[in-house]
Amino acid sequence: MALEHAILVSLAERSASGYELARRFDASIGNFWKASHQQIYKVLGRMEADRLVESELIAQDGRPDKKVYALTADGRAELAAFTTTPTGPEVLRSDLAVKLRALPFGDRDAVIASVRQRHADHQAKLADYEASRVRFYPDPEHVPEEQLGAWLVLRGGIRAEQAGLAWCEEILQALGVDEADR
Amino acid sequence: MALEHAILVSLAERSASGYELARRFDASIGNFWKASHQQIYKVLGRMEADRLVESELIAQDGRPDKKVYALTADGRAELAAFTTTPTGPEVLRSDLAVKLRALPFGDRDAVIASVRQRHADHQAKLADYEASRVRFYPDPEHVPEEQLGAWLVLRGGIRAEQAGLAWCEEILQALGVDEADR
DNA sequence: GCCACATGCGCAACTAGTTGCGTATGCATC
DNA sequence: GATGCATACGCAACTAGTTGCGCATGTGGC
Repeated sequence: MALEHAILVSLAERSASGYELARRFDASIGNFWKASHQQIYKVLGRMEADRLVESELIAQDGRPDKKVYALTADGRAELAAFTTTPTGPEVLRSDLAVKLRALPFGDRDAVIASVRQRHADHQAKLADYEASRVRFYPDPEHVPEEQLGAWLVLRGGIRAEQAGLAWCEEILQALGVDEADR
Repeated sequence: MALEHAILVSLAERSASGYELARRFDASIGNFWKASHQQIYKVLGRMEADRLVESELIAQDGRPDKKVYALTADGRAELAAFTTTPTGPEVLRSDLAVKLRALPFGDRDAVIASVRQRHADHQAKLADYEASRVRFYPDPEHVPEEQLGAWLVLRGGIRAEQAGLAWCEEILQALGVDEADR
């Protein structure tokens, strides 16, 4: 299960509570792996039973207690082992593509609306990524070794969003949507 | 469930048996929605119970009988309705990104091997798409209206593969893999 | 005083998808 | 004659992920 490994990576970078992990999955880690908080708590519980992580209960004042999870030696070993496993081909699931293919059998204007929405999503995400790039990597020519992986992931995100954006524009053009309306 | 809609689209284009659908999901439809034959049979069963599709048993000689599924009026209505539903943001799941992010905690050479594999996957897929493009759309400037959706999906696939390929090349370069070894 | 929101945890019930297996026929290859 | 592959269907058991709900506290706004 790869959610497990995404959590291991996140905790390797910094120990955190389930709640904090859930927020990271809404933000940085979530850029390449989505997970709901329920799923995260469930998996954390199993991972603790498997001794990949261990938790410490931290009392806070003015806030509920929290359980901070940290990697164990087994967890670090599992993460290292994961990097050596072969990576299968990417699993694609594009509901927008299903809708496009359904064009001859459906509502053209509604599909256009979906494409416009996706176009806006890509723009927002791209702006988000660009902000991260400026903030965390002021000198892209000399990214420190320990940040290289994260930097490359960000670059991949930017490339994917740019490709998605260009695709949306091609679709709108092909469907005869006026440039001014885009 | 979107697999249901992917099947509806496929059957709208042409009636087919479960086995034939499974092969389409290994090829054209599978370019944007993966499904195993077990999953397809399961969903087809439910769709028939829901009267979205109906089946006819066809005897063949030299081969097992087959059950050919066709859309019902309800199925066509459901497909049309699907195109009018709002499309949520894309759900990303990149295990390669997880591995990249795990670089400081794992095996660099093994990660490079995964990137190389992905690079080859993208090249193969791209070659595949280019072949489809040449074969089915000899005149890209004038794609017939009824093929427009399928054409745009193919264009999206090509764009995604190109972006993935460029990303792999950037990664290999950043990780100091010799150009000659790529 | 009430409502919304953030922090923090989680269960229960469900749907979706994977993995492994089983059944049967016919054709081609070694 | 055995082995493997293509055609054709599916069940059973499992894992992964979603949806909906519940509980508790404190802060800030109207």
